Amino acid sequence: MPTEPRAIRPDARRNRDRILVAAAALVAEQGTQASLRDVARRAEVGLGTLYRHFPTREDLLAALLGRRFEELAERADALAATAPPERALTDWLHEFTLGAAAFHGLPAALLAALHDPDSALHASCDRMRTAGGRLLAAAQQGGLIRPDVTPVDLFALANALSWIADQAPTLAERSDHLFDLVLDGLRARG
Amino acid sequence: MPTEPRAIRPDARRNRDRILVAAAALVAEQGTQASLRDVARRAEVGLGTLYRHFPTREDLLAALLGRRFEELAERADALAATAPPERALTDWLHEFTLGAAAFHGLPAALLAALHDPDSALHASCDRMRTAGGRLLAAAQQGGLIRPDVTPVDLFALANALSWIADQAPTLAERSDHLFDLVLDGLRARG
DNA sequence: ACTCAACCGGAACACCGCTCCGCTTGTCAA
DNA sequence: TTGACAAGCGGAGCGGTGTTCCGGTTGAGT
Repeated sequence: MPTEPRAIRPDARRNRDRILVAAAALVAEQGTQASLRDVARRAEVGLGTLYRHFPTREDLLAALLGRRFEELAERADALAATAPPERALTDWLHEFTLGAAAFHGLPAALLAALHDPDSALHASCDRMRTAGGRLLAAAQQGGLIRPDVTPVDLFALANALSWIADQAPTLAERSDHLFDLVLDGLRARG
Repeated sequence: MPTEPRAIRPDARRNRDRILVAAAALVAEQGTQASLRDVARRAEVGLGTLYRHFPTREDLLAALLGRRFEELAERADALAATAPPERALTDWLHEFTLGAAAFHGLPAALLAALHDPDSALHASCDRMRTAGGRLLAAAQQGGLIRPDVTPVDLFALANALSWIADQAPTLAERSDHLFDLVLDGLRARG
């Protein structure tokens, strides 16, 4: 029988945490393209250590974002239970676009991960797509949203709105307005 | 009196042309982030030569795209003269989104350049914004498009649509559909 | 033929992602 | 307690990048 894997060594766990703290700070400052060497330096950890804990950049990002996405998925269910369908959809979408703009460069990483099953972010993207898809289906059921909008359309547009906002501060100011414009396009004609 | 600058030396002109040919090919293959070393190599030119002719990557891109944007601006005027306002706007916007997706990574460069007067692409972006702005104003005059849409909104959304399309082939297939959705959001309610 | 500005090529520097391997350290059995 | 060994560690090293800089070359005007 396969031997039970030993518990994680405390020093390893400590290093992992240090890396996450350093990465959170650096990615918040410089975006998803922050230098991994800098992350290791700030964490006071060897480069090899960083790569062992997080073999790819996506792995690191996924660890950084895991909790946040978890909450967003739960939030979708909560909204579905408490708000009318259209309101639930728009509110959740708004929160998602804010979350996707958390780090500079994140929207691009998310949209790319949706179509790359090997990406560490793929699972999170999938969860967001289906969570949004449920809200979308409910709103379409009520005839409020065009029936030819797919969950992937929704995910792409939401990320695109986040992308616009993180291209320039000037555009970020217009962000809510653009959100309204795009959402209007999704509504069924009255 | 200031001496007339001498004519460009033919060897310099030849190198410039070689660089542009090589860059066009490489950027078409690999996107706006293609290695400048590779461009120089393919052009059989020293790296210093490339940087002298095109001090920044944007300079090179601008040289590559200059003609194309020129034509797009003229096309806007032509459409304004021959097609009804809404049709002119949507057709031109569609052509622009195709043009902005000419190279991988181009939408990001364009949207960034709009707010960076120092970028070599800034002039082209500005021209596109005003060209689109004229068509937009005409359509708004006719009550066809929401009055609270600005030329910058238009530019941002068009680039965002191009951005979606160049993130993944799967999304590119959906591109026309997304274009319709977003454009619907710009229309005034009937 | 001479001069000199214009032009050229590529070495050099600092940084990057990523791999690999010799050394250290925690853990557990004897 | 001690020894052995898996797990973990750090960083040198490789091949790539953008960018600067400068000694040599070349074309054009006198």
